[in-house]
Amino acid sequence: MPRQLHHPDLKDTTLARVLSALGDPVRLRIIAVLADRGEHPREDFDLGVGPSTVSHHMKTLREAGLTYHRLEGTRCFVSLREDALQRFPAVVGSVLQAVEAAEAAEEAEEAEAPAPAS
Amino acid sequence: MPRQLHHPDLKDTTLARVLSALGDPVRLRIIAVLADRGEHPREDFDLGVGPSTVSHHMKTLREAGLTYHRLEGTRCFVSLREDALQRFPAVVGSVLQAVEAAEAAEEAEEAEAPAPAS
DNA sequence: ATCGATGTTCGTCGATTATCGACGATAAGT
DNA sequence: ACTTATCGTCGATAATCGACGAACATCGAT
Repeated sequence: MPRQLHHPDLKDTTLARVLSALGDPVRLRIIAVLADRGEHPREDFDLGVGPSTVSHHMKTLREAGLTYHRLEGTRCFVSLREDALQRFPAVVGSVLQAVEAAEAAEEAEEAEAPAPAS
Repeated sequence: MPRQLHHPDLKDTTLARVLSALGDPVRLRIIAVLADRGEHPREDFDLGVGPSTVSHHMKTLREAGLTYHRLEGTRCFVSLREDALQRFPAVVGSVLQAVEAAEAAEEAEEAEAPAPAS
């Protein structure tokens, strides 16, 4: 693991890139966890994909300017970049709100229709 | 040209799909024009790509549930789906706001630094 | 110095995406 | 009926993306 990870200058980010980074279910879940629980250890995300794939998604979010990755020993702690939330006012915020609403709706749906294909 | 174009039920849309559809510069421009000027004839978008490519992007937006396409004779009029704005509250709205802000900033930049490679 | 844990990078594979050119379908005007 | 205008669709191609496994780098502990 390199001793530092690259974090782009926010001036180099574009709206299209941010939205593209957010346009994936796995990355939306990462963002949702971060919004809900704040800084989070890298190994504690329960995504259904392999380690290198997680790295790929983490890099995508980081290079879009959305997350900050702090290395501490062999571990990595991820958090939302607060300055990114201000870069495109309300965009990330409204997405987070929509994610939470969607997840709540999903749970309600599962409670109604017991065990959908599981 | 088919006499009707397919518009998905909004219940079949996902947040990831919407964001993915918005995560492209060409499509963002389309959305910005629609937000600014309302229903717009298909042939009046000045995107720098070929006709079939425009079709592709239009289809992407339509299938994401973001736009409504009304056929009238040989022409096609595109507009934002108002119900989509309510599907994920504030998401599309904040994106539109960010697009306008970004375009305004671009113009200001060009005025400051005269003729950037043009 | 060696080992194990953690996480990134690289190479690869299949699927998707963006682009174009060519063709087909529909409608309006002559 | 013929012509033109407007689009959508199909086929092809190059690029990109998501996923995985293998290899590498760093840290902490033995």
